[in-house]
Amino acid sequence: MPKLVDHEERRAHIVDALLRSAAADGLHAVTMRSVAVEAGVSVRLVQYYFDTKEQLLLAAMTRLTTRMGERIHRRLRAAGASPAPRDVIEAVLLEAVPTDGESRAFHLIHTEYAVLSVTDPALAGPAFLAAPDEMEAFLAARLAAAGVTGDARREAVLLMAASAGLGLSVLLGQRTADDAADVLRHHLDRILPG
Amino acid sequence: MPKLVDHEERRAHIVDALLRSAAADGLHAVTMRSVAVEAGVSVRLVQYYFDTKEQLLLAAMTRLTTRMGERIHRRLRAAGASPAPRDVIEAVLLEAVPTDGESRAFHLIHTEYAVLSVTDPALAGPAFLAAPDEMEAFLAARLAAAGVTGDARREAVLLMAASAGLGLSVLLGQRTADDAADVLRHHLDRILPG
DNA sequence: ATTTTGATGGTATGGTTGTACCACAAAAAC
DNA sequence: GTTTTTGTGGTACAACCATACCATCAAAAT
Repeated sequence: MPKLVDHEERRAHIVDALLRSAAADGLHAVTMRSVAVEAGVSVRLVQYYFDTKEQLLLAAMTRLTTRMGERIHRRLRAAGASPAPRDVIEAVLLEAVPTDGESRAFHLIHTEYAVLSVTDPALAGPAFLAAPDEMEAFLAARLAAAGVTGDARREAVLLMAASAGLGLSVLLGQRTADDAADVLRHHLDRILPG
Repeated sequence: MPKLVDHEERRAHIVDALLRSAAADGLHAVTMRSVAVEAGVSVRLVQYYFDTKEQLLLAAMTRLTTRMGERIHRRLRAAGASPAPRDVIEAVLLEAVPTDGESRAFHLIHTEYAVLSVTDPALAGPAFLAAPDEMEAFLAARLAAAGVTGDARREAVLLMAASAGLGLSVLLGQRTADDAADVLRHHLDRILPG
């Protein structure tokens, strides 16, 4: 064989090119050619590493949720070794509000994937529901630990929905990220003791 | 001239066909041909009444927001002649949670338009922000009238975001419409007196 | 009665897209 | 040293899309 190339690295490089391209022009505008150009490789190579466009999109979706998860974990680590429950809750929720460009891009693409999954059977399935479900349970546990009154699960559902909705409104330019964070923090002040 | 046809009626007919087509396969899958087939007319006619696809999409977006507004007004009328503020608030918020098929379709297409507007300059602009802004102000006024404590505007923002987020999660199949409505009502119980 | 003109159908065209196919070089395996 | 195998490029192809163009027919205007 020739260059003995690291397949996973190549795939990651191409998938990241897709995410960049989708961030700029929207996921719907992504084409094999645009990805190839953005990655600086030939179209043939994209085909080589991801036989079909559907597989490429699938891989990009997986990588997107992975990287969004990484951002949350980084935020949690930044909160210190044994952070207060309230800080953990805030960190998780505020990650849904896009501030920097990367976050904006991720949430835009993620939302595009989400609506696509409603009509496209190839994208459908529990792939999209697993992460939010897990986060919801995690959040409910932290809320209970923080001494929330009433049904912690229900509070978690409300908070997740609110942060998602606020994030989308920021994405659409209806509101600033600061305003959204303010609304979120104010609600936390209300439901959490202390 | 021949059939002396009502232009507005024809346009509405075609636009509704687009909405039906988009509800089934997604807005991204809408094409001049699919719209023509769904409307039962020739492609040439679609061209005739909406010169370009962009104009067709624009008209469909306008009609969509109109029809979504009509649904809210219908719900408000159903609440009686002089409904209690709480009922008005509930009516407005619950309309964001898709229950019947039409509501599902409308919210799906609306969300697709919204994410499109982020990257597509042709769809962009305040066309998308006007309605929510107006509804936010309306909601804030009703909340104040219902005797909410604290900043009514901030409560309105939170509620709108929560209902949008809940609606999306219902659309994605993460939660039932009943569960979403339950979460919403519970929060209203908390912030409203009585 | 003839000439516009509004409404409609059909079809051609230029561009794009995803994918299949062909070629080839270079390193590994034998 | 020959033969696989792996990575890569280029290109061809069939499908599809939006749109432009050509034709027609009937009613209205003259």
